[in-house]
Amino acid sequence: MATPRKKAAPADKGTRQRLIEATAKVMRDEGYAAATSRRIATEAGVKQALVYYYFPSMDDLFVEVLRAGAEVSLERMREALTDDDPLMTLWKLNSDPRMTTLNTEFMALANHRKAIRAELKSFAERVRDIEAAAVAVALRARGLDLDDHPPVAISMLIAQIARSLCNEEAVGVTLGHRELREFVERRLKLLAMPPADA
Amino acid sequence: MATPRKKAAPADKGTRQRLIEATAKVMRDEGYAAATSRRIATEAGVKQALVYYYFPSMDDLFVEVLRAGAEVSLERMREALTDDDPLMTLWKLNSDPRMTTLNTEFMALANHRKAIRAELKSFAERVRDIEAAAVAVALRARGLDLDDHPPVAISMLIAQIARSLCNEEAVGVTLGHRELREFVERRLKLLAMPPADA
DNA sequence: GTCTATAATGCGATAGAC
DNA sequence: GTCTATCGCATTATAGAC
Repeated sequence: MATPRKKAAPADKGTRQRLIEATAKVMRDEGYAAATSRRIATEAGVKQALVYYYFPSMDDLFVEVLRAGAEVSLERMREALTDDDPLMTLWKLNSDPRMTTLNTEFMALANHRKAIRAELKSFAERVRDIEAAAVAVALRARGLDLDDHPPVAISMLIAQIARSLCNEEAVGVTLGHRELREFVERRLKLLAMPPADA
Repeated sequence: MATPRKKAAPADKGTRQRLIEATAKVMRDEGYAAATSRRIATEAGVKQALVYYYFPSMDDLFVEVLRAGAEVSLERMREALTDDDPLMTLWKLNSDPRMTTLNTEFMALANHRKAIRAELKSFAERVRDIEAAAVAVALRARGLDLDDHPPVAISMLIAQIARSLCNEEAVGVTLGHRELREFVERRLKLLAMPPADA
């Protein structure tokens, strides 16, 4: 009685949405090269030709997958970074391994496909703006000189290190991870305290 | 008169070596999905079936490409990190964009292929050991407490940030790069100076 | 909106001649 | 060591029925 939809096929979601999610799943599990129209259609429980009813080409589908993931990430960032310890939140958010593998696939794709490169760039820059703004607030609150500590640099430092650790973990590399995590977290805790120097 | 080889086909290199280089080129230019036996054979100036004379399967070929690149990188590291400013050298070496795209391809591949994951892990850990050792020497020379500054953490910090910047640049993202580069380089210069705190 | 069927191409891998 | 030829299957994309 809650959803005024038509008749709810496999999970009440529209076919288009299911195709996007199926693509993300296949890319995550087997890589972008395995994300073929047939493989995706099977995953979504429809026939191959239907993919081309919803998306003009496979590349268009990939872009939609990226866009959908980006919106979710951006929303998660926006609400999390307004809390009382934005630096630690930034670190934790970027340490979330859920989007790691998919991100790597899109980085690889972006190196070779113009449409995906453009979409990824736009996404990355929107994220960076949000993160840098939150870091600026945090640094100012601690009385730090923003010329010595450019917020965008600090936010990149935190976010990129967190992501690097996730990327490595995803392929089984963990040497030095404990040391680096502890080092960063020690620094972040120092920064969260009253004033001082840093 | 210098090379006691047979007769020098397209560039005097052995066919096997040419296949490895052709594979690297195709992966760099068009991504791992484009690195098919036919595409590679054409690039190397031989016929498709010959690829299977030298390599049992495409995956074996990919592993050899990774291995070859790894040896070159390792050698470059070993000789560079013995100089007088290892921290800055580490930063500069990892800022070299030459291997960036290929690295991204192998990261993506490693997420889905066991043989490549194992090879990449072994390579990453050998690099890390070399880099951490060099950083340990540098930090000790500056009189820093290695418990507060674990060499492996510092070396990862420097190397991973440099690589992140390259990865982003490769897809056209440059927002905040200048600020972060300057921030890191300022820090590295401070560390290269006499004693002090940090 | 979803299907069947198909065109045109490309793939990994093998067999076997030279 | 390099080739030609081929098997069996997957691919993107389109045409057209329902």
